[in-house]
This record gives sequence, C-alpha cells and structure tokens, in this order.
Amino acid sequence: MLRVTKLADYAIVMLTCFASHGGATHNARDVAREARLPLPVVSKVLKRLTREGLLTSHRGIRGGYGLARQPHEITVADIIRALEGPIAVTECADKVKGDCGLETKCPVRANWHMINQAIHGALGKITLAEMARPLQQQYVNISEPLSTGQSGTTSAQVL
Amino acid sequence: MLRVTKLADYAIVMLTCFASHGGATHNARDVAREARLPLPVVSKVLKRLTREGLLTSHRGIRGGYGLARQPHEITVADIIRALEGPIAVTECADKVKGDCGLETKCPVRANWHMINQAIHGALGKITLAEMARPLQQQYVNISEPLSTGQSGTTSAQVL
DNA sequence: AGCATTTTGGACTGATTTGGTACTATTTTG
DNA sequence: CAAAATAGTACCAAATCAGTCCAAAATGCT
Repeated sequence: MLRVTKLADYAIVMLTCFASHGGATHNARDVAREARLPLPVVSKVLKRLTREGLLTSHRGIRGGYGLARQPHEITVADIIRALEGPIAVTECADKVKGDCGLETKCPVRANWHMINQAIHGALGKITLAEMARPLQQQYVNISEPLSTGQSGTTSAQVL
Repeated sequence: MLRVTKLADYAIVMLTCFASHGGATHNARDVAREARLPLPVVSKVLKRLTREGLLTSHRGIRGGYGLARQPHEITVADIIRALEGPIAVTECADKVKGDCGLETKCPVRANWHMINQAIHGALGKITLAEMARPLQQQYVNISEPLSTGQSGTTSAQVL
C-alpha cells in the first residue's frame, strides 16, 4: 500500500515516452500504441495532464500533445499532483486547521507533516529527464541522513 | 493523495500512547478513551498490530496490550506495513516478476523501485520513540541532498 | 467450579475511491 | 464543409476502506 493510483503510474510512463522522443508532439493514438495502454485511458490522462499545465495541446487534424516544459523541469511530484491532487500522506497533513478532535494536543500531527514533506521532497527531486534514461540512480539521497557520509551526490541506496 | 489509510494513522496515534506511558499494558477501552477513537476501531487495530507482532496481548480480566519491542525499535514503516501490507508505491514495485505487459523494456519500473526504496527508507528511519516526543525534528534529512548544507542533523525542512 | 472481563477471529455493511468507457461538443486543417 | 483530433463531462462496475457487530476462547478472581 501507500500506493500511487494507476492513472498516475500511466502518466509517468506516457510522459516518459514524450521525453525520450525529444519533445515532439504525439496524438493520443500514438501514445496509446507506444505505451501499450487502451486509448480511452490514455486520452483521459493526457487531458488531465494538459489541464494541469504539464502538456500543451493542439487540436485539429494535425493536432496532438507536447511537453509544456523541458523534461528536467517536470518532477515526479508534479505528475502525481496533477492526477491525484496535493500529496498528503494523512488527512491532517495538508490541512492548516485540524479538525480531527485531537488538534492542538496531537503530537503525531507535526511529525506526520514532516514525514509528508520528506516524501514530497524526495518525489520533487526526481525529474522526467531522469526517469526517461533508465537506471540513472544518483539522484535520490534519503538514506543515512545523520549517520554516515553526506557527500552530496551518488549516495543513493538502491536495493 | 498518496495516502496512508486511516487505520494506519490511528495505529500510530495509539502506539504513541503506549510509548509515552512507558510501555505499560492497556486494554482496548483505555486506549480508546485516551486516543479519543471509537472502541470497535481501536479494538480492530490492536488486534491487527498484535497479529503482526508489534504488540503482545494478554487475555482475561486483567488483560490488555503492551508493546512487543522498545519504542525505538518500532518504525513507522513497521506500523504501516502491519496494517496495509508491504509498502509499494506502484503495483510493480514490489513484484519480482512483472506482468504488466511492459516488463523487460519498461524503463520506468526500475526507477519506481528506487523511489519506493527511498520512501521506505525514510519511513523506516523514524521510530515510535521519536513520534512520541513532539517536535523532535532532526531525524529526517531528505530535502536538499545535493544543493545546500548537509550538516548532518537539524536540517529537516519542516513546513 | 463458576463468573466477569478481556482478547480473538470473522463476517458484514455502507460509503468512498478508482479504473475504465462512452458520448457530445469544439477546434483545426485541408 | 468534412475529417481528425482534443475537451469536457457523465456514467458504471469493481475494488477498497471504514466501521460495527457477534460468538468463541482465554484468563484471573472469588
């Protein structure tokens, strides 16, 4: 669990196709074929990504979709947020005003908020450009925050 | 989105109660009163936590629940996993054998797996002991891994 | 032995979310 | 004007989630 929805998953696969093709425009049918996903689903996701500003669209007989920004300017967090709304691990993590009955004295809430920020930060650091080229693995540095070295890069703990 | 279920949220609140009371045993009714949650829900969560090995239980008239391990030996990842199963951001992130039709040539899969590990690592680093004492905020250091300072502690980006 | 209390396990239900499809409009090109 | 493509929305089936309830087993106490 702690799942991302399938639609967000599809979105990342689809956007990866765009990124690996140098930002050319594709129509929904081509994307569906390349991503091997049913056309209605692809169409739905593309529409939503466009409305959220990650893609640009052109209608008409030669229309299609294209990336609105450079691949390295689109993060995984952007994509998830576009399809699922704000990233909030718990219900009270994104609310300013807590109304869970435990509001002020709930010691867990502040911690949740921080965990949420941590995850959000991790997802916001991975760009589409990095997702497009496989097995590029030096962009996340979450593990061992206070124990071992902090040499800045290339310390991602994979597997 | 990217939500944790309410049950897991409750579980953390409830376990925090145990931790802040020095590991004494409480029965379901007392936990419900302290956590201000309905008794059936509390009971359900306690049962599951026991079955997953995070709590020990004693039946009978003086029975109740107690932490199976020390608070600093129980992580948030443990708790989430107990209530929701393995932490997997996407469906293919925890499978060894992918059957999504894109298996081998899917470049996104490996990256998802790494993202998953990153989140898992973050949640596995926060213990119940740290959740119990509020606003202790130097245990996560996810943000700014390669940009600004990395002084080891107290660089968690809160808010 | 018997009783009150507590956990255990499962089933069950209503609500919400998700995945996916369909249909109708609107825009653009030729 | 016709064809092709996107835009928007509505819709439905399936899955998941939240919460409740009940009967059974275990335990301690008198």
